[in-house]
Amino acid sequence: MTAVLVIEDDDRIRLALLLALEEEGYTVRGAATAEEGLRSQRVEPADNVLVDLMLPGIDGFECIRQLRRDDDVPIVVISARDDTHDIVAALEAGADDYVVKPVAVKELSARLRALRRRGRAAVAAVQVFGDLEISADAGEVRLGGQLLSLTRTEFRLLCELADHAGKVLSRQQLLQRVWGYQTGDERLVDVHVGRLRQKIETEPANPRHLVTLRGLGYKLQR
Amino acid sequence: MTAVLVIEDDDRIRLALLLALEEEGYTVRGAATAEEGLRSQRVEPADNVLVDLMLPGIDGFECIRQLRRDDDVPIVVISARDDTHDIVAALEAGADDYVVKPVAVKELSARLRALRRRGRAAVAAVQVFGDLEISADAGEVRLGGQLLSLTRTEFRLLCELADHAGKVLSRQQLLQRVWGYQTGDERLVDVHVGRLRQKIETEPANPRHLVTLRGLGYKLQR
DNA sequence: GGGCGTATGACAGTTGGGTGACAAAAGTGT
DNA sequence: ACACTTTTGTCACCCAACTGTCATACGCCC
Repeated sequence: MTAVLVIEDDDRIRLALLLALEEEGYTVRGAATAEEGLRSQRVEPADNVLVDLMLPGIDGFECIRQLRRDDDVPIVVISARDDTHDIVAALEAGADDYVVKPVAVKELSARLRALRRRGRAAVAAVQVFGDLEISADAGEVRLGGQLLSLTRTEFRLLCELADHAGKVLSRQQLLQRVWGYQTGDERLVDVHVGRLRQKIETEPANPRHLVTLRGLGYKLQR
Repeated sequence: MTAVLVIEDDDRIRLALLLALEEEGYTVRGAATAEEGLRSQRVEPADNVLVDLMLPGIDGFECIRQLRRDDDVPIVVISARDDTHDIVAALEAGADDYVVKPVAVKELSARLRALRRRGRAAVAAVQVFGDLEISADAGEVRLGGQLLSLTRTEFRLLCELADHAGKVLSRQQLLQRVWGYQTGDERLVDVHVGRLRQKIETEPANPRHLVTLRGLGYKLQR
């Protein structure tokens, strides 16, 4: 069962949303202010949070920031008008998606589903690949619980690959994203991948996570 | 003949893209600003539009919105880094797909084709042909859930066929699209189709997916 | 059955990628 | 500023995997 928290000050809209979401099969709870919403989320975290941007007291942006500080819950913004500035700012504050009022519940529901499916995994605090754990924020990587010491380049490379878990990244793409080179010797990537493998693979000769796709590039998989 | 409009402010990138697309058989036109691009599209609409997100003056998002207002043309976003926010925002603004720089022209071309065929529906990550699953992003192909290991050529060949599911492709066309050869020995295609069949068909002798049309070419079917 | 188009196995040349060595560069502490 | 350590990028070499060609075998269609 999926729980949704709706933070919205307008009673009518909040109630309408809660009823509609309940109808869709969600467990719902509501909050009329950011403070109330944050408290609610701290006490009993929901799986999705909907936040109106225009709130009395602590506003929506700050609310998003605080929610995001504690938690990786998917946040969907409800915005009054579709003002690009507001939306960009909200996404920058850490929101994952937004809908514009008046809210079509079917659409909202679809987005919640999509968000949950897509998951915030890509930007989650700790990414897990079997016995490999990467916590980008803390700058730590563990293999079977054992803390590894990676160089900066290795770490960036790993993060880049982890951010695209399961997708192939070409040497070209890695050169650009990790090194910022527009052009350069692709063999550089090979060497660093090799070094990274020595550290993150229990058996570097046949890697289980950081795999090569001949002619395509590299991929990090679970 | 398919016309593509590229709206990108960086001269080098724009020119490179235009040349590459021309090479692929598209009619191309370029624009360095959103204004110029919008005007061009109004005067002489292209069949696909590529838009960079970072543009001087009117930015990419606004440009997409305005393009979408007048027209149903498929829009592909070119984004510098793959920042989830940017991409979500671009898709919200009305883009249909996106590619991340540095752009692999083959990939781009495939997406354009796919977009045109599917007509503005998002490009599926995984294509399914009965018990055969192709995930281009992950560089993975599965037969009955079992992961196959294809060579680069086999993979490209398969993708090319999959992008034209159900349509016959002549050896000539395949030579050109997969190998980039303007001319060459068509037997080469046979050999690789054969090798591919050994891997993707449960019964290579009478193929169910990758079928030969005597005198015409090959076809991948569901 | 004959002829043409297609499948396939073998082979040699080529390519792509892993790796260790090394020098330059960056970082660190005194 | 200096000496020392760590990290980074380049290079050369090697091997496994892949590619393209060819010869031969097969099978469809008239």
